[in-house]
Amino acid sequence: MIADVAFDAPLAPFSYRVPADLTIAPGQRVLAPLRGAKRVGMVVRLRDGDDSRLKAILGPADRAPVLSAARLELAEWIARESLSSVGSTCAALLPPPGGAERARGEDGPPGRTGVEVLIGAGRERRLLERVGEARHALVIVPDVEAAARWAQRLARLGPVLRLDSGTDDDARTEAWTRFGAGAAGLAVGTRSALLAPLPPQALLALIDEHEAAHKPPGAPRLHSREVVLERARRERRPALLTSATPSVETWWRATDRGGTTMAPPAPGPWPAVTITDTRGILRREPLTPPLARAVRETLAAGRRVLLVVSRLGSSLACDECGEVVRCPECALALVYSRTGATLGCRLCGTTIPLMDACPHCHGRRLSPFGWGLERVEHAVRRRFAKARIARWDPEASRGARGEAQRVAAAGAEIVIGTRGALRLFGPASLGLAGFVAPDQLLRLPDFRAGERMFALLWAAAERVGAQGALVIQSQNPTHYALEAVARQELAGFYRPELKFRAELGYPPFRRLAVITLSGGETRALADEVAAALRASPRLTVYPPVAERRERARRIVVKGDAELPVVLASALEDFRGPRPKSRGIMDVEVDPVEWPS
DNA sequence: AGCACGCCGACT
DNA sequence: GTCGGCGTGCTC
Repeated sequence: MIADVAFDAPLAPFSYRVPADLTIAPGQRVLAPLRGAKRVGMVVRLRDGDDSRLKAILGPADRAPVLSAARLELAEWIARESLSSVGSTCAALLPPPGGAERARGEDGPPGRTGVEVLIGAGRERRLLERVGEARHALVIVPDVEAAARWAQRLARLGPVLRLDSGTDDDARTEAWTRFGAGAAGLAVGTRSALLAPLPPQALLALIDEHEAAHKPPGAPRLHSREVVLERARRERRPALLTSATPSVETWWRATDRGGTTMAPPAPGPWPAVTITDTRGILRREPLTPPLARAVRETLAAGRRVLLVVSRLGSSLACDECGEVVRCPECALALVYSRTGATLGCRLCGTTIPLMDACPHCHGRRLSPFGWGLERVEHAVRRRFAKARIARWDPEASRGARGEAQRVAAAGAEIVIGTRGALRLFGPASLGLAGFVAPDQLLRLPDFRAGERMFALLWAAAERVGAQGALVIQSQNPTHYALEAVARQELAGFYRPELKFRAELGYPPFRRLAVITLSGGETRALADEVAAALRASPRLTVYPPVAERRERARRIVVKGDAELPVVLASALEDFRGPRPKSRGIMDVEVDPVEWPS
């Protein structure tokens, strides 16, 4: 008997002899010799054949298969869809080896199926009701913090197991096994719980489906949403997605296509939203008079203020008309290179010389000017000298310094922070959320820039609630994302956004992939890869663009719904065993953050 | 000559 | 992904 075993490596499975006294099954992890070492691998297939020249499997790594046949197939689908190996997919999505009892009664009888998107006020309460009715559910959350929060909320409905890495390895492995054995009806976890065994009647839930955290770096490089939807489809289970601001892809599926339903949003409490026009006036003062007044009034009322500062883009905007200088073909913000005095498109690679007048209004005040945290903090301290002011920048300071920041922020009247600072404030605890220059987000060279800005503003409005105010300073005061937030009207964002995506061929209408070549003869390799891709009539291939000062090259590809399969066949000669001296190739399908 | 480092390629 | 092999090049 031969077993094909997949290891945590970008390799196809290897074949081993199964000793006569060893009983193993596909979906079970085993220990096998690899380059002299004892390594854990996943048995993907058992077959007959001449095994006399193969090395023998050393023994089981789990007492029983961790994956049923159906879930092993799902893992293989994930690997195909993300162009990664089954081995690294399994390694990323399974608990540490050592446990696994035989799961009972999973992958059960066909049930009612369908995807439902829950939006609007009370969406999480409605989800909990549905979970309570089903009494069996796996709830997938974007991060460990959310896992802890949801474990508490779900505990009111029944015993909950945590399948995320917020608990230690042994506990996680045990929880996985116990959930499969039916010890509890409810489980919560991050994407590492996506392949957990499920009772037949369990529903699948995905919290905050629009979050980029559902697709963190590293294998299997697939958004949890896609795995949840595929699993629900295969196992004929209901899937529930929650989101304040669904991804444009999900909105489209729910409104323009069958199979996904979405009830109209229940409008909840909403703050007074003020949009102030900053064109031409924000050169040395980060707060416009309306925002400064709102800060003063909020402090006088004894309530707290959050000033949100957005990441600086490296693009130019016109200080007179507010327009961002964009690629005429791709509509991405062009990236400004000071050294070359050029503007470049991160998608099609076009480079144009820096112009001296705005292409829209011919104004002469094009600049990369923006507000960063430090500059805003400095100006606000000067202006509100008596207020207790704290800066919140979780990305810049983790660990002990982060804790000190958290304490300072908790006691502050004015918190100046990045978007993550919203989490510091409980519901209705915020009197004012002021956005200094949210359209700096529009200057990011990413077709999702508008979606990001919209999600951020909407989340802030929900957090502030009816008892507070939202002031948005903008150079694009009539942008549809801002108007949609001001009117609390989701469709006001998605309608024009979908039109834009359709016109320029962005998701959900086309799929994108980014192929990065690094090391070795990068330039020649990139040209070869691009040529191979161009041979496929189903792909739109953009010219290779230099990255990291010529140390890497990037090729962007657009394709249809079958992009992973088409890419895999076009890149056949470059994947698998190949001299590494030629450079290494990395493929990212459906990127959520544009590589910068 | 002796060794440190980095790159390459194989791994069943 | 990970490790050992071995080449280049630096130092004693």
